[in-house]
Amino acid sequence: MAFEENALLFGFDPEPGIVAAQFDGGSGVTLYVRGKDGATTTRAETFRPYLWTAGRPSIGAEVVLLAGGLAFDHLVSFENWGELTRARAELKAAEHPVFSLGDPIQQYLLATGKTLFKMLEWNDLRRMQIAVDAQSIQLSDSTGWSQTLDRSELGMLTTVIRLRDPDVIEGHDLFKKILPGLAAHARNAKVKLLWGRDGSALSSRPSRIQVAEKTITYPKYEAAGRHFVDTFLLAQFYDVTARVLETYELADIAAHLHIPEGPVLEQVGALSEALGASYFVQAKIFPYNYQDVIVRGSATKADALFLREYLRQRHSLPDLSEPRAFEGGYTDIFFTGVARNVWHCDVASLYPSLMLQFGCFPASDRLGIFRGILTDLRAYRLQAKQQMRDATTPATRASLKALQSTFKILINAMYGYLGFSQARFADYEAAADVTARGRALLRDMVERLEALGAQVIEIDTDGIYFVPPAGADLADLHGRLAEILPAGIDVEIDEQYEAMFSYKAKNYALLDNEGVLILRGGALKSRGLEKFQRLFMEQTIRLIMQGRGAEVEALRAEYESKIRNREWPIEWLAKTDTLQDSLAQYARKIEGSSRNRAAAYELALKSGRKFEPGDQVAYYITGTKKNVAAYENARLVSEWDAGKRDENVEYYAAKLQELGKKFAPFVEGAGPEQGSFAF
DNA sequence: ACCTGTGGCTGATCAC
DNA sequence: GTGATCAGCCAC
Repeated sequence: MAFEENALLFGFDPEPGIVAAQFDGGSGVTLYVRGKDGATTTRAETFRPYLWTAGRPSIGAEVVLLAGGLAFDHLVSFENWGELTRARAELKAAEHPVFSLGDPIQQYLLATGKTLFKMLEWNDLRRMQIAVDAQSIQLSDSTGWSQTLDRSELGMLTTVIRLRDPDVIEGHDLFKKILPGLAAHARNAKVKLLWGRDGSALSSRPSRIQVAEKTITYPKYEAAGRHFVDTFLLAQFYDVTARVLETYELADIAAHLHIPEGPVLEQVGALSEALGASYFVQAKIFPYNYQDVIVRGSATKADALFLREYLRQRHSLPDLSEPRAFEGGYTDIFFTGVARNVWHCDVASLYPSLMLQFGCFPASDRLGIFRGILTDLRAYRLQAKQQMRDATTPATRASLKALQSTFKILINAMYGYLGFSQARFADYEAAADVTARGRALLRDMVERLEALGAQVIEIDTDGIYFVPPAGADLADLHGRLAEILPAGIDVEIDEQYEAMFSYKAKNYALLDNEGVLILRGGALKSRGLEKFQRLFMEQTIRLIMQGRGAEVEALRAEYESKIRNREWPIEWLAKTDTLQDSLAQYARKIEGSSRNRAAAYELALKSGRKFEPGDQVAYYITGTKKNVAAYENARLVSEWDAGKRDENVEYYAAKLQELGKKFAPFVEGAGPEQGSFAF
């Protein structure tokens, strides 16, 4: 594939077939390489661990002066990892500025320009799926093989893994459930899980990952020469942008991704392919093992591209910039209520376009590689999309889809990189310039649309919802709008809707021409809301949009009677919160009055069970009075006894009442008095 | 040990 | 009751 020849993106060493790289703790790296015949061979490599310092360090080691005169101008390398660790501690103690990469495999791959999986296709990977239940361990792999073992047959499990020799071991909730369960079992049975390709044991250490605003702690398991992929984690990453999953249970995720019902192992395999293929491509680009490329953030990975090229050219690195707040996108709302015949226009990749058009790049990037990376990513994405459309086999189409979506992720990461405090080439002025230009552009577009007789409803960053002037022609309107835009900035009128219910900034509903209702925004569809609230809102909004506001009161009365007669399953009344802090942190904050008590934490504490950040707690409110403190009157859904219903009907009826009030302004008379231009 | 960004809404709690 | 604050979730 021609893309892989781009050394800035894919690394400057084209060695094909590396399926894993394993560090020995000193200076040795073992590469596992897939040959043309499909066999896996190993190759031992050595490398000198390294770090950067600002100014010549006073330590006995190999030191290279770097070009360009930026702050970190010396590259210091060591015999082995132990010496690097020692030197780093010494330098820090002496307050000598030092910068180093903590992951030895990242160091090795970054310095050599190698990456995993070059010249390999997704189907060349040997993927094994594992699932465990009370009695058995079920296994399958990408060759179509499958086997079921008794849970006690851990020795056999190890033999099978060694025999099938997978590159990747996949499972749902692998890190928090499957592997800890097997490891505990193995300890009791005094059996070693020698799953490494070199015969070494499965190992684990506490780790954490960031999934949007959530931090999840989990035990990170590793086996030499192999990768673990947890589809539970993949689903959470996916849902950061998709925001469609009710739960992260296998069946739920599979249904959302249109994966056919079937045996668990098949679903795990299908899921890891659907959500993992983009990471397979990323592993060809970034200097990380496949297992690690999944859990690293995108700006961190972008940073690695810069470091790799600066290191290759033996160029010095800048200091980290002092973090600075900067303004973001322009958000506004001009109309609330129901509007009909609503169009949406969108500036195509607004921030990347502005960056390229106006040269908003890091000032510290002396080698000037930022522009090239962004330009190439864009061109490649377009190319991959075109090739995807022309593809003749499903496998080719799928791999090109993964490729183009990877390019899209990286393109979008480049703006975030500018404002990322840990980025070596962050530039807050450049980031602020990008958003300022974006805000000005959107203001100009609003002005033009209004001048053309359109009614603007709401805007957010790069898109505008509006009612076109009567009898407007789409192509004509597009032309009149596009003519005010600078070169290199393209606008699309990409969506048309039957109706829009505009509620608040970033909160609205759309009714498309097939009658499908789309809800956007935390106020209308947050997972922080009980299911009955979400359902009531959806039905209410649908009625309002259909001009049947008069029926809302009957709906409310029906809901109230269902609450008072205790007719719903408890899940409809329950809330599910994700724990952000550890229980110890929570207790400390309560102690120091730096946060309020919250039901989910109180229940987690009372349960006596182990809870980690990222774990979810489902609970409902008990009692008889309308006004109760939730944290004192909450009970876990898992303790629910359907025979002795104790949910607080007054509390839930009051919530419903409040919800009704929220929509009252849009219901009265079911008329359009809110919307002077609701046709 | 880990980390792209800003803008916006809501519910729960708590001090007043 | 009211407003301030925090936490959580969502849009882009």
